Amino acid sequence: MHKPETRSIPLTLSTIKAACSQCSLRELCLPFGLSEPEIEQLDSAVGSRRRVKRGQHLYRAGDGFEAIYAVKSGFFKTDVLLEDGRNQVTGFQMAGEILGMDGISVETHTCNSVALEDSEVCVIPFSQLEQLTREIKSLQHHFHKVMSREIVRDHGVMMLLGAMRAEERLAAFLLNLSQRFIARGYSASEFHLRMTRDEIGSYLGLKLETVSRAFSRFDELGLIRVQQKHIVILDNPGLKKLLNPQAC
Amino acid sequence: MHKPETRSIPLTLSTIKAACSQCSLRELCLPFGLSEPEIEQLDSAVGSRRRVKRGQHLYRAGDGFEAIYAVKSGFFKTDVLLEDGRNQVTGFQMAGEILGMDGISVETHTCNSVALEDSEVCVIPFSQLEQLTREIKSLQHHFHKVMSREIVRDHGVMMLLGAMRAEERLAAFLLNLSQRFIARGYSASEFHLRMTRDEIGSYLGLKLETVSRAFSRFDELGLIRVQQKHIVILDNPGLKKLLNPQAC
DNA sequence: CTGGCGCTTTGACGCAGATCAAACAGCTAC
DNA sequence: GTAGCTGTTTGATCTGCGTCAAAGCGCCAG
Repeated sequence: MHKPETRSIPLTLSTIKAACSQCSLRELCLPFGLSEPEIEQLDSAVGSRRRVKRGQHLYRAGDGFEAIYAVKSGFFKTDVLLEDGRNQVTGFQMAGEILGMDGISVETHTCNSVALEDSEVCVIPFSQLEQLTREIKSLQHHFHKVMSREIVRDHGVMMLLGAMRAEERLAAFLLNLSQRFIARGYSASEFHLRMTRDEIGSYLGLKLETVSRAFSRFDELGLIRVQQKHIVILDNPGLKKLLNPQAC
Repeated sequence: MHKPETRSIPLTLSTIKAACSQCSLRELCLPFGLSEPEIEQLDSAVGSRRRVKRGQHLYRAGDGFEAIYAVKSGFFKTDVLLEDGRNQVTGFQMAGEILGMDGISVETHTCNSVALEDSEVCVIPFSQLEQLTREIKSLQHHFHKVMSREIVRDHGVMMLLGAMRAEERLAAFLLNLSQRFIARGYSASEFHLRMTRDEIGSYLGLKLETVSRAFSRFDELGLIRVQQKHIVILDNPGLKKLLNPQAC
């Protein structure tokens, strides 16, 4: 447990109203597939917003679990720690994605969630969400899908870590980011990495030098253009070919 | 899609009755924490049992999703495949554990589930489970915990794959198996591996030879005794020390 | 009993990625 | 501006695990 590092925005009529029904992310986030009246109900469960500054924790391993969070804006990473200090980044979350589901199992968070840029989340108190999913069938089903999607995503990461080589991992990582930017209406081919080489390395089971070398190699091959955190994808099919040599 | 390889046991009064309320696994499985009347209701949702012979699939990637499964007896592995044939074992499941939650997200299974010995599962049609979890609050909450536990477990596997060395991975694997056998009333220190070195290797992101060498090394160190698939754990604290050198 | 097959063990060698090290780029504070 | 810090790049070298190969074990079929 620790004291929150950020203030909650007071629950006013306007902040409630500004929740799901007006949200540009509703096609990506929890309201997906709900009818207007159902979204209004969901709005009432979304208690408040919370701003998290770059570098601050949204929650830490060991914190009591009370709510899940929808990323409203910004960028997060989640990681787990070993006693000896080694850590493993388990994911990067962007707008519309849900954070905190690790906490449901033992009513305590088991990983850390850190903002990689100034961010804002919608706080969804879990007991209220459960109440609502008992009443709204489509919300229930969608929430189950969100949890299941997280499991499927984790399997993909296991595949990366267990069966792919360094450059394949980085190619898969870039293509995945690109896909997620497309879904949010951003450029698929040009973006700014919010995380360091070390964080990418931790996520991909590689050392930061290996990540850096792989970026440089992709640049030499003309697949991408790298300047520090600025990435331009020049040859999307080429990256896919790296991932799966026989097909394509 | 493929045609089922196993017959369902017909739904008779006795098979229904024999479901959750009489089941020796109810303290590990979905009925955990439910009252007797609630368990009776759950019984009615558990449609049937299904036997799966060693080597047969419970489901395959691409199969339509209709139900989740509780392992009644036996042992399973789940794996995901890459187009080029590489595969990644994502988990091993034993009695009382739930299989198939990967299928919820896109209504299609995304991994394969194969019996490693002659096994039996309880088939829990998912729409009926959702219906029931809308009615029974404690079942709803417990089901959410089961899904969340799977996410937490996956994070642990990422930690294994991304941040630990070969012998640490194998030590963690053995300790995890041992823990799960304890919970089922079996010996914690002596057991029979149901999976091959290759399957262990795939799960741990290692080649089968590396797994074999690590087993031999543990044997030499007096930590365990290995004879093919028969394992005796001689020095549990020693294995833990391998995992976390500074502590202990 | 015997042959064959799947799985495991062990050895010799090679390489992808880790480690160590140094220079460099970009940002913030003053 | 410039000092200092954090993060990145690149080179040289090392090593843990992979690869290749061969022998051994245990089980089943005939």
